[in-house]
Amino acid sequence: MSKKLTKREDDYSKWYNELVVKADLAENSSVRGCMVIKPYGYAIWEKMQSQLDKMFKETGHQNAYFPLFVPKSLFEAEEKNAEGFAKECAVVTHYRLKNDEKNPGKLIVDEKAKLEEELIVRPTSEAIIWNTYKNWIQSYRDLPILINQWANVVRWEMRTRLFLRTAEFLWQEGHTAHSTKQEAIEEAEQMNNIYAEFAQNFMGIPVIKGLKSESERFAGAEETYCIEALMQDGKALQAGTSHFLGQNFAKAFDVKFANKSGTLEHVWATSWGVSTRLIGALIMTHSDDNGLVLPPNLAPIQVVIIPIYRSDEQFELICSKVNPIIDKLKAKNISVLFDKRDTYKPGFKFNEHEIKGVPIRIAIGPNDLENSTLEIFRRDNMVKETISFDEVFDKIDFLLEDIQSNLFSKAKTFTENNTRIVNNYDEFKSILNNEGGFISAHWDGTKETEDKIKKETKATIRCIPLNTVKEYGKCIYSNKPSSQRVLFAKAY
RNA sequence: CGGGGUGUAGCGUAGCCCGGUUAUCGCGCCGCGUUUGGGACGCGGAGGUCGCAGGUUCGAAUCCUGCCACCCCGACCA
Repeated sequence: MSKKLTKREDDYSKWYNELVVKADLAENSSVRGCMVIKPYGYAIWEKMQSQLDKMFKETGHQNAYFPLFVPKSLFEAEEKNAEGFAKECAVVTHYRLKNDEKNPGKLIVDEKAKLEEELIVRPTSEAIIWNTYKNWIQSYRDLPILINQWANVVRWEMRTRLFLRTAEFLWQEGHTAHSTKQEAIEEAEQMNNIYAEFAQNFMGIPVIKGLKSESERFAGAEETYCIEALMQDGKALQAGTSHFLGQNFAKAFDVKFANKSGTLEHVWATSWGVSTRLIGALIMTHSDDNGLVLPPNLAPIQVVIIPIYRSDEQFELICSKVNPIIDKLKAKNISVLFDKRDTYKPGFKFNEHEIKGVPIRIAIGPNDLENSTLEIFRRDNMVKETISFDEVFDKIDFLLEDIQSNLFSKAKTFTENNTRIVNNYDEFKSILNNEGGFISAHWDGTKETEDKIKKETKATIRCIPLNTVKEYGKCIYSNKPSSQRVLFAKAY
């Protein structure tokens, strides 16, 4: 990995600060790694939500909401799932505080208010949802159930990392129930495809669709589909997952339906989710030395207009020119901010909106008033030009599309240039240490080999890519036969 | 939980080794004036339990002990 790339990793935190800050909790609190999402960051999340929501609904899903608390007995029902999450759970044991008589003004836990059964703060909702589905499903006529929920979850990670691995995070989780295995598998694949489409078309983040190896698979899943993206520092980031859960949860929660011939069968399940981590991916994919770079489709502000003036008369004149533009842009559903704060100078505003990644900036001042022109600037490549007034709408339409596709193709080229085909272990190690990125290599398919490579190099199998040609070869580590190349990388 | 490091104003820091006036500087903040086509400038001002507790000392940000928090590296993980 080059020095420049390593350095960029530190820079991310600088760009994060526009969107999110580390939660400032009480000093002695052992809660770590929670984040406060600032309004600007949340606005991006809302844009993501509305687009994903639309895509979910177009494929027949509905939203619902399930409890934050999962009774321990429900949580432990699906053994693999419980085991996978057991070590990172927040647990509620009491429901009341009382005044501390020895310490006036302080509160202590009232030991009399101990819960009969502990409640787990959901790290994921399979358990509570399948416990509910049990009562909703009797007949094949009740299927499929296609439900999504927008929620927060808590995973008490030993080490957190702003945006990528916070203790609490926002996400959506879809949970579906089907009458056949085939239908469930198709659902899991469909949702992974939706995630890929969303990441690429809306976030401008190129992703590789694939399957997780057994050891990276979701706890309780039969198969985990995923999208993997490559960040600018050469590390991979899991951007979304979709799981085929088989009948594991149906069996654990005894969810059966009567099929057309009256026989009882366990239902088939999927679950799928993406989280606020995607905003981290957005930042680490597009940001440059000047700050955030947001794709127009997700930018809370797509166009910012900055007036430059010396007198009130000039300002009035600019307003009269600019207001019709704003009205027309709004009518076209383009979000525009007329930054008329008189407490900051234009230069300051230029920089501020660059750091925030606003895709298009328009500046208009005395010179422009004389010539019927304005200056238009695109954030992705920092190019500005002066255009005549009547060109502005065509230009904005063009730029919004061009910036969106340019960001994607830039990131795509980067991913391609940093995906290397490797045929021996020495080269594998050298590329990992020097260049980073994805490494496409043969693997014998065993957990042992995967573990050893991970231990020796810190690289993991990010995914077994779908849609690639089968190619026979020899495992770079064990020399045993392999039927397909898989993608390795160091990951977040 | 193991290994390393840090804690001084909202943020970033100097001072600590070698104890000694009123704790340094920059950013930011407030006021006034001049400015406004790339992060303005001048003058004035506000803001500090030096992480916490104890100890040594005439005297502690500085030395000692304990504790706490945070950061980095491992195990864990979307």
